[in-house]
Amino acid sequence: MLSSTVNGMAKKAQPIGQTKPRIGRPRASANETDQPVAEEILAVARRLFREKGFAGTSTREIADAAGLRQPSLFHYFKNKKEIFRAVVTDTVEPVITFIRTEAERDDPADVALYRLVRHDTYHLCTNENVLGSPFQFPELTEESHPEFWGMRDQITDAYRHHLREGEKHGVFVFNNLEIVTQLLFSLGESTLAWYQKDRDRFDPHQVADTTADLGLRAVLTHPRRVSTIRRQSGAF
Amino acid sequence: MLSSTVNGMAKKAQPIGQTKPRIGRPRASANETDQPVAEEILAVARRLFREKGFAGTSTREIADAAGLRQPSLFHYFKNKKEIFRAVVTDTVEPVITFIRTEAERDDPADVALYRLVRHDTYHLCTNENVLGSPFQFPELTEESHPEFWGMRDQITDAYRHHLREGEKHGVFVFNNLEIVTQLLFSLGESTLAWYQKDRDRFDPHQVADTTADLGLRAVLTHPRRVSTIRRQSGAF
DNA sequence: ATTATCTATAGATCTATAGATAATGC
DNA sequence: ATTATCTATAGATCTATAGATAATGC
Repeated sequence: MLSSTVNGMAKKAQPIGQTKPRIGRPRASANETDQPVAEEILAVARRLFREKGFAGTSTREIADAAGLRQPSLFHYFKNKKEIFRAVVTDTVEPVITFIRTEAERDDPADVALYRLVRHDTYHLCTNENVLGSPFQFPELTEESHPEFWGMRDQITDAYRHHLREGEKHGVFVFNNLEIVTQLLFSLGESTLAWYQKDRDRFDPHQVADTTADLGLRAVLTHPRRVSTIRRQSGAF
Repeated sequence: MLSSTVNGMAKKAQPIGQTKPRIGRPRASANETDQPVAEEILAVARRLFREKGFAGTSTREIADAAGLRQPSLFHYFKNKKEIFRAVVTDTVEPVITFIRTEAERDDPADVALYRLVRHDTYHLCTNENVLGSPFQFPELTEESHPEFWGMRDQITDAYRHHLREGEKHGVFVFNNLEIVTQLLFSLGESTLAWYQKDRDRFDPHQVADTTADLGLRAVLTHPRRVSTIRRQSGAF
């Protein structure tokens, strides 16, 4: 099992302002960050994978960006694929956590769906940890990354659940549960695609609100209820 | 300028049933198709790029799949990037053509939008020529492929135009024209992502109809009008 | 003569391993 | 002794060029 915090070792408390003595051979070009090295590697790898894809990013580029020589990566990760796996895991986990927390609120279906779309969209717009849509990565298949697709299915399940509940109580109306589940799920994810390009043109809060509004209106029996639902959903 | 039909040379009419004599050195492994070679190369390249990305597909793989030796590709295309460019161009062109044709119908905004979403979705679901979402390809940037992004902007413009017209006449209502334009455009495109995985679970006609329904409901002032609009939109 | 292919290969990567080395820790 | 790094490099690609060759066309 892969944990998202790579460095599991107990860290001694670090007196503030004091430069910690680093054991091991010093780096050739010493541009260190405070972050644990494995996390720094993941951060730069994530950015590079997002910008150039998995196959399009070389281990040398990752190492350079992290201030290491290329072979030093393999001290922290068995191979390039394991770097990718760790990056991918970090990406979905927060959404799963959100869904777990939400379950305890026991909101009515419409409010729950609004909150889910809004959170999902906002998270994708703002979180530095986001890799991108899985469809940007042909190497991210069900066979190679079952744990990722499993988590993703949990998210889909949440959408499907709220839609089904809402329909049962007559607040939602739609054609085909499966297709609508996929469409609403994709709606948030699709934001990623265009939002990245014009980060500064839009406020992420407004993008998230507008997306949730639009998603809800699309399935509500009485679309004008959307403003009430928005109010009931509370702040971010 | 790159034309989508690569082989522009005049072809002599070919008597049916007669095997045309092929000039040039015969292939090592002779698994020829009737298709012009350049088009065959594009067809297999498109499939491979979709499945494995640009950087993840080698020219050897393309050549193998087309029944040629690797260096023979460069008889038809200057380099790997030009193969990609041709594939990409073939992908958007049909949608542009559709939009041009639609302009002549002069439909009211709601019908026009319905037809656009429905066609876009159906096209993406069924057309073998589809490469995938541009966001699957980090190498497809505005700098490297301005002609592609130009065509894509024309599609966005069509969405924006219908939405603005509809709002002016009071049939549509929404928060923010720009965001909604992007969302509806992405809606059709997002279909691609999940539809590919379960091709057999869904009928593309139903996917296209359901997507157009949902998209329209999301912006209609009176969502129940959607069934009328669907009727007015005619058959596929 | 022209064309479509081939074989051979240069030169540039790219991933991962082996083993040395320069720190701290005890 | 342990750790984090380094250098050197093997071995496997991968793209594209050079130049030969096996067909048809005239």
